[in-house]
Amino acid sequence: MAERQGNGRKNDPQRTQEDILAVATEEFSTHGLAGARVDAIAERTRTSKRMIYYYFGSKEGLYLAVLERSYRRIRTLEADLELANLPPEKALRTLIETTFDHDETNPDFVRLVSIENIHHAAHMLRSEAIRELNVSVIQMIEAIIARGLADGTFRRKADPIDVHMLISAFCFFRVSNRYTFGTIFRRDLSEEATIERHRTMIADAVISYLKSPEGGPITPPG
Amino acid sequence: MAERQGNGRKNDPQRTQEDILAVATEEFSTHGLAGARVDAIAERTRTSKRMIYYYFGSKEGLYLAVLERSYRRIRTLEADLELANLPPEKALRTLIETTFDHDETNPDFVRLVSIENIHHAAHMLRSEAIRELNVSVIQMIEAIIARGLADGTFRRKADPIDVHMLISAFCFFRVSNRYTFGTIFRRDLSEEATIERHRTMIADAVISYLKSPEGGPITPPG
DNA sequence: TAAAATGTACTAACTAGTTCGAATGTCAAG
DNA sequence: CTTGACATTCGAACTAGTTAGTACATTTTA
Repeated sequence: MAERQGNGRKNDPQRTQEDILAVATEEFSTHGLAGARVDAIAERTRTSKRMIYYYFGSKEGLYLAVLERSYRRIRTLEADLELANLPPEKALRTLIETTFDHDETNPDFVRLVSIENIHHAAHMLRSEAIRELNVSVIQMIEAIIARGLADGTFRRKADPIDVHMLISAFCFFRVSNRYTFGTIFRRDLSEEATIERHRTMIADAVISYLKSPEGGPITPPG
Repeated sequence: MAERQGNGRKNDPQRTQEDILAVATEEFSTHGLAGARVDAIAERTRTSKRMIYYYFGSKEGLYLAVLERSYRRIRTLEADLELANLPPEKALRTLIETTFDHDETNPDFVRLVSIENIHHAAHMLRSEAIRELNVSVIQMIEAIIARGLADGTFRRKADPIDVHMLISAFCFFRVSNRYTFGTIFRRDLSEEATIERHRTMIADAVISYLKSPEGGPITPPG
């Protein structure tokens, strides 16, 4: 009586892996590496724990795959910007808003990076792919600053990595520290009005920093 | 011959608790809440696991005690500043540098806050003590901005909480994301020269932001 | 038929938290 | 100074529940 015990199963390894990765991303970003439960991931998957180990070998292997997948996704976004044709200030503003929007709409990514930092970036070190990333952002910023200095828009010769850090820090912090900051100051950082204000703010801050003269904006007393 | 089996034990509950908290702070900040091992904490303590449960009841109880202790420590630092007598720009610079130095010298605190965010600030919510904190910082910033607007040093009516966020984000990020950022850009953020440059940078950025006119530093085309 | 993919049930190890049975220190009252 | 009540400390074995990882059988694909 071998009726349809096989409930119409179709082998689809790619889809199975993608399914696992999607669920694992959420589990890891919610509970951290140690806090995540392989069984919990398996349960919310169309497939089984057996498959997790079949494809990813171990919990850490799965975690690394999740991390790489998250980084790979940003790469796509940032590469598509056409900044060379825009005037420096406008180009920088566009780049900053892209970073801002990315972090805002990818809290899972932000949380994974936080978790990875708790583990001293130990897994990231093992992954070639991840390290190659982000180099392009620096080159973009470098080019914008150079153009801005040339045409007089900017007056400060800032280090592009430092500028990237100034931008990243704010965009990242808004998301990574949403809960503690929100709790302490009783402010909901995901309100639309707040998001808009902050997006403008970080761009204004970076741009006015680059516009202000070298040696700091201090007006030395006569 | 009952030689000195009692190895000169002294009852010192305060010291015992402090010992446990110090070790636990390191363990939690290194491994996260789920990753921390109570047995590991006990081992590195002068005392035993038995004592941990005697004083703190549970792993979570210990974690919360660690969190509160960390927050209590900052309170002391920030309160001691005498900013009211300084001119606005100088006052703000001093406040920013204090925040910067605090985060730089208290990586454990930064990591605990990161961990707490991963857990949606669930423990912080339960602690009255923690929430009361940081209110004073906002009042300080508010006063500085008001003075700066009055005497013409600043031109932008910025929200003090937003400004605090701009400052905190950079100072915090430098420490919280030290490992991933350092790995990606092959830059050691704990180098003395880098620290100095960044300390100046964030102060310059915030100050030039407040000095630049409302509506952003954009020069609208003719 | 072989290889890849999947499902089920299991295990070996770990870990938070407990229990027991003391010994030793503290401190106040007598 | 003694005594007794109580708080603190020690140490180690124990447990109940959890969890990463596996053995083995089965189905699908090609």
